[in-house]
Amino acid sequence: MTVKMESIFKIEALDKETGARAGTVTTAHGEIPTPIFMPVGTAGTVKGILQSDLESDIDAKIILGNTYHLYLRPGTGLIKNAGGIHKFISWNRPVLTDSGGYQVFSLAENRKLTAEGAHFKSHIDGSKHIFTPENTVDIQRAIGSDIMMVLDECTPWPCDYSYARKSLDLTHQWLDRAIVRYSATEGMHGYQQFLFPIVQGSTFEDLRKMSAEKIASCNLAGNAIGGLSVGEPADEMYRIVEIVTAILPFDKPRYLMGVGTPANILEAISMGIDMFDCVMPTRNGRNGMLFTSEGSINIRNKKWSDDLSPIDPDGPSEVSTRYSKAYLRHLVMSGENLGAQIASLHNLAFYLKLVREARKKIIEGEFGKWKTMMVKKVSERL
RNA sequence: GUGGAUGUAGCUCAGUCGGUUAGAGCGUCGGAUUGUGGUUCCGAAGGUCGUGGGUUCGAGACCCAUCUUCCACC
Repeated sequence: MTVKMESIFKIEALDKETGARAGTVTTAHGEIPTPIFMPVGTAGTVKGILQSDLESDIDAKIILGNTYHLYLRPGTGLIKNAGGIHKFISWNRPVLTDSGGYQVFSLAENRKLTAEGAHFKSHIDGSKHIFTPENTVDIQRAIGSDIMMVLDECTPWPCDYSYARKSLDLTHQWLDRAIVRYSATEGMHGYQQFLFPIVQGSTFEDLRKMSAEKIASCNLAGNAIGGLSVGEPADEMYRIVEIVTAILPFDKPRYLMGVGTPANILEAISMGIDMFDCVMPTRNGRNGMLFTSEGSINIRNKKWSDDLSPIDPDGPSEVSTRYSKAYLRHLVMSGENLGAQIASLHNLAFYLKLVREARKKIIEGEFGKWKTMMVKKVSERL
């Protein structure tokens, strides 16, 4: 299945020693400079963060929403009636929605896959539902995300070859059906939406190549790599990313789903990945893990109890220099909501600053050296 | 003074008819977390069972004494 698709991506700079690129993705709700990190806002909220802070302090250029969660609660109808997700949550910048493919994987006990789609039970009330390639496009049309994802199966790791092969066939069949529905419909809130397909194939080189070629042939506006960062060693992930990026179209944005640590992101940028999302800055932040310019810290450790120095002197966020480690530790240890909020704000700002700097270094032609230095720094454990 | 109650981990408390290496929650300490079912999960440290005797094969538990704290009554 191939569609005619105008380009939404412009490459502005290439790093000579690596495959890193700096570009711009254009959507109805604004331009996204790449490489970019997209904060995860599963249920129409980046947990603990005001939209105003996402805009001004963190300067997030695009956030994620999740079809699975939004469909179950508050329900597709309400979001449609509100005029789409942007109006509903008061966020005027781009939104990408995941299709629910990952939930099909993470809610494995409650699901059954058939050729038709993914049958699952709601984690909220146990009610039965089915996601199909078609209805997940319809739901995302109603939600009004700028970038929609196709329904896929994210295989677990480890995964035996025969299962991965079978799963990949299903994912590819679903892809064709999603494109048919996508081509037959249009944005219902007065602007254009784009659909990204997803490369699968577990950690098998031939399956990944096959999948990447299939995805490339679809000629959609951008392409994603899924099924990674599910427990495999980082080297395995990098190996697969290199295999896949060699095949995916050069002139379209590449989105590595669910990745990752700051070091993962820097390495993947050097392999030509443009877009990332991950729960790590928010989830780990809520649990007291801070990413700083000097390395990561567990703010709950006693050694920070009397440390009145700033959370991160490098100050990616306003909160990073305003509040001390000792105060943040006190808040986190006390279970205060503000602790989770400050940690999430800081971590997200750290991630966004990291990709902004990466972009700057790519444009300045100094990415390679900088990346090596930064990977070392951010991998430190303080 | 008399009577009653109480004493077990840092805190609040379980601990059956006397029976294996005395437990829990909270707290403390450490770890995990990768397209969010996460205020989550995992692990560790921490005890002379107030003290001293006694009974018993065996006592946190039963008996005696003593101390602590609390209550009631003189």
